[in-house]
Amino acid sequence: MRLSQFHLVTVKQVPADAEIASHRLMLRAGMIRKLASGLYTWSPLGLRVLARVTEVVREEMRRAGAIEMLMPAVQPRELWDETGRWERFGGQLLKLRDRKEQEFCFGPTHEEVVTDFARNELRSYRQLPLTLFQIQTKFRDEIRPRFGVMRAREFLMKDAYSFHLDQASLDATYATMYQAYERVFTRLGLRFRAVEADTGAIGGSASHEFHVLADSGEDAIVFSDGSGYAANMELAEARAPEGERPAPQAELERVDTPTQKTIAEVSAALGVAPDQCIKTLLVKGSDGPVALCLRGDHELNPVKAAKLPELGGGCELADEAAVRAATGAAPGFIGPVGLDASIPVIVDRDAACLADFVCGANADGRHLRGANWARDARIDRVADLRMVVEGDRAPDGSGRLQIARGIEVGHIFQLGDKYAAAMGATVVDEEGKPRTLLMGCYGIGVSRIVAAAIEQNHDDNGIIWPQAMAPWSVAICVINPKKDPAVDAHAQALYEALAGRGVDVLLDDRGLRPGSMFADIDLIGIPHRVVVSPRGLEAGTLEYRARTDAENRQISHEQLLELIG
RNA sequence: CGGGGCGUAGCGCAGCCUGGUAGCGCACUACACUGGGGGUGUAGUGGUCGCGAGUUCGAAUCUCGCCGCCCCGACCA
Repeated sequence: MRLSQFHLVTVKQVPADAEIASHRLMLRAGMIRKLASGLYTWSPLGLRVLARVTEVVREEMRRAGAIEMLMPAVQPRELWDETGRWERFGGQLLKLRDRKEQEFCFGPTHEEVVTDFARNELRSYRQLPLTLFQIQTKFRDEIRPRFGVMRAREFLMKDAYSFHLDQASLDATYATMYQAYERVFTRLGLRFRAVEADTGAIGGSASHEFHVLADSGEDAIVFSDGSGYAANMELAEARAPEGERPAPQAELERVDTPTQKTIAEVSAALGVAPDQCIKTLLVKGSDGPVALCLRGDHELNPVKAAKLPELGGGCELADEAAVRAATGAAPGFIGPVGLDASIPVIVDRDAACLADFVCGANADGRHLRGANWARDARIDRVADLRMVVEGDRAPDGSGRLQIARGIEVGHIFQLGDKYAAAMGATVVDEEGKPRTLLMGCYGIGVSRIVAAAIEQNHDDNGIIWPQAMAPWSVAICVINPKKDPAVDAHAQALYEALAGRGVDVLLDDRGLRPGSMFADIDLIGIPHRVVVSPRGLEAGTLEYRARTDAENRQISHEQLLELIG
């Protein structure tokens, strides 16, 4: 490509609200332009990069045996009513009406449509297993779009769905897709980590998320330094504490804490470490309030709590009035001692190991010290309720847990029969009996990958594309071509030679001053740069610099071909 | 949705408090000089100051309403 024939518009200044590196650099490089909140135009340059990613994804899907198709972005309400998700999906579902007032949504995902396709197309187990995928624009009406295309409302996604007769087949395809995902992110040159994930709203059994590691990532991921154990924050577990709870030593004592409501305030006022305090949270249960007790230095994991039978699938804190009605005290002064028998007391595993602890007294301005389980307070259930913290023992006992930041770029699920059962998708088995399909689904945030790659690969001068994502492999910069026809001719010849060998080469023939030209080429992250100039022409060498290099090198034509081959 | 903030040229901003008919930098156009890390000069183009009402002789500026956008908290590829 001759850059003078392309449309490249770079800018020095970007809106002040572009906060993270990838958003700023994508705007500066002119890859994207915002149309409205969460909606972005991909410029010719941006699209070239996006196309690189889609090609890698497509190739690896094919290698994994998946077959490409394309479903409508706009989907009828009736399908979503069949699975109950028209209501349950929530505000992220963009609902539309046509001229006949019929209701549709703009697809945020395609389980309903693909399951409908499957129940119409698939008759016999002999058609299984089958994996279908598409690469398509999705829309999710995010509460707060931010960081450019990292969290846009409209985004490009690869979604794949597999269909099976039995669990063994689903397991096999799931494993194949897991490997395909590893190949995709490896080929794209990203540092990533696969973690076990909660199955969340979509439901199902097994699930893994793939995270690109970056400090600006919105997700916390947890992994063991002693084994392959890795999970996202919602799911991560620490090894259960071992050993017996110490016997009570202290007398139960009421103390005044007139204004101290938080663990930090209470522990400072009483001179007691936070890990010797009990934090009590009152949440809404299916039959009235439920008390959850954690060690003061730990945080509640609402996803774990929501799985408690007492909570009925959700985890919502009781409001202040409900807390007062149930305990007689304001939030900040409540505790497990002397709670009404109707309130289940569910205690985190670590909190259950404490003796002689501090907790709220269920009276405003009062706490208790020297409190003990069994002697003073009842435990109805011990459960894992907390977020892990760095340094916790890994659940497999292999080592200590570490926490890193990640950007979720892929997510795979075993859906089981959730959708197939709801929508009546069956095939006949070997005995001619109808069997409900089992399904898996597998998503990759294609447009998000572009942003994530920049988060991981940039410097003060701009983007540093991994080879597989670069819009061009090599840029030829021509110094002052109008002054010296020989330089111009040499650059043209080099361009033809490289292009003829199938190298994706960009010739910067815009005639800019060198400074502006180099700044642009660095900004848009081309991996290799060759400068053609009067100097080099005289010396008979080419001036080469990789985007990651600090210095130029004088090399021969043959050496160049080797470097960029 | 709750809390905070911002809408003035394509982008980044000043002007608003104290009302008098809009300015700076970048970008863009033309010409000249210049030519190895975002050059210099000269001359230009470009704005219903988010929208609508109100107050006033007069509103970017004051008042009210609406809209949009952004930041901080609960969801997800």
